[in-house]
Amino acid sequence: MNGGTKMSDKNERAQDSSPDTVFTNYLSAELSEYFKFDDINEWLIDDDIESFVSSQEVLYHQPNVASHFIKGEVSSGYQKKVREKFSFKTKSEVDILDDGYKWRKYGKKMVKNNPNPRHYYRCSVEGCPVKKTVDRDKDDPMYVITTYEGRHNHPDKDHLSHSFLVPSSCPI
DNA sequence: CGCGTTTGACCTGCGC
DNA sequence: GCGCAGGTCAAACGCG
Repeated sequence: MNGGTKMSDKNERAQDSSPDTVFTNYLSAELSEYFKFDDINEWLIDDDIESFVSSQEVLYHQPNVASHFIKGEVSSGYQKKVREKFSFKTKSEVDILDDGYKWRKYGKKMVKNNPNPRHYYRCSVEGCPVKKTVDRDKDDPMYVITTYEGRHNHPDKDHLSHSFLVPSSCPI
């Protein structure tokens, strides 16, 4: 797992430099594992991931809700087709967290090595290419892993989107 | 009736 | 080429 080695280096630096020690350390511990569910060798972590992460509001104002914001970028093979993915690991009892956008569920699938199903959503705004998947952490069902793919080409529906779930600097 | 969810079938990419 | 796993489609269904 070459990517894992690369990431652990970064994680150490993240731990050293992050002002938000507790949650960034948690993120560091979970990051490699999380990235396994895509091809880790395809993931390119932002060079400034540690400062990027530490600059985010990783702990939100909702009781029992703590989120970690991960930026990931995957390059899909030789076609140079780059997909952007943004992931949140959120401690929450509910699967569906209101991020201000309206989502339409289009699929559910059991995934390997996880007893919990993965849920597939796409933005219900016509023409918007954004999709997201929602998984429960297989090791800690208290946590929900939400992965966004793409960018919205329209404003959020009611300006709620960045109220608590999504950091204000999140590009989606 | 319109919209969202459910769910089995189908499609696609990838490793062997 | 085959099989597996992940992702998507679309018809049926439920709900307000």
